[in-house]
Amino acid sequence: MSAAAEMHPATAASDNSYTIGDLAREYDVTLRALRFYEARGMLRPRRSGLTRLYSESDRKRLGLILKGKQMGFTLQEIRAMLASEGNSNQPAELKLTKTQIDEQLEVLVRQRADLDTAIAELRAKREHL
Amino acid sequence: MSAAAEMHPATAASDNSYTIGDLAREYDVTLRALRFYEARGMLRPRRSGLTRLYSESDRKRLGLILKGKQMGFTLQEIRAMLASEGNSNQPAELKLTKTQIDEQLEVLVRQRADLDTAIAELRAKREHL
DNA sequence: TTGCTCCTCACGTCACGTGAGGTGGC
DNA sequence: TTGCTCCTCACGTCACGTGAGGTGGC
Repeated sequence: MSAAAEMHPATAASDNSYTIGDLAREYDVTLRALRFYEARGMLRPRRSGLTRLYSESDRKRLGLILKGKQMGFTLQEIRAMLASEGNSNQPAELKLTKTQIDEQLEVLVRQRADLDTAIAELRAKREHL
Repeated sequence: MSAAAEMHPATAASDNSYTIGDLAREYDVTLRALRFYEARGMLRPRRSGLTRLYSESDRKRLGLILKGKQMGFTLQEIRAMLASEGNSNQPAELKLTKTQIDEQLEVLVRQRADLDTAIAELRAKREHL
């Protein structure tokens, strides 16, 4: 790598790598969360000294992690879904079994029913005023 | 109180008081949860020695606590709603302001939208198999 | 020198879960 | 004596939040 390719880590958005702040802004998560996912073994950005540098594939992994969270899976489960992918390659999708999908659907549908009940109750209380 | 009024704490379901196990079964919560609510100052059962004895009013308070939880309020918030009631009397309802109701409704409606998205996504993944 | 972004501990939060070890009355 | 229900610590869990104290390059 030539001297001309050198980058300033904290402002490295010009090549195909991202700072922790870049990803935090793009996905609206905290720096703490990103470091936490790394401590949980879900992300492995390379380092420039102490500063983390995320590749495009790291960025996509983060997208998958957040998708998994949105579907209500725990970080442990998401970690497994990422690992059971091609292995050591960049996964393009979360790998979940039919059973996982169906069980999670049951959980979420139940939660929605509970939410509906709660919303109805609160609306009734609002009328009651 | 006469000797004939003596009760066996662990099986005291015969008068108007309940053991912790009675309430746990009725409301499907753990003993740990009931003790936790007490530690947080939300319930104050009297004692027969070390054993807790819950009155009818304690039982109703518990019902309100669980209603509050179901509507998504934190224990701190619920505690305040119970306290802002008649004060030192048994509350019949959770006392929430219009603002509290409206803000909580916004939170819950948002959560339901997120759940709907997640459910749709999981169903799409199920088709995709 | 000031500002901004980054870093590593490390304790705190929320609502309990989960043993460990012990008591009291049929 | 065995079973059941109750008790009090006290550490663990989940997904981070929140300082404290410090570094590095415009």
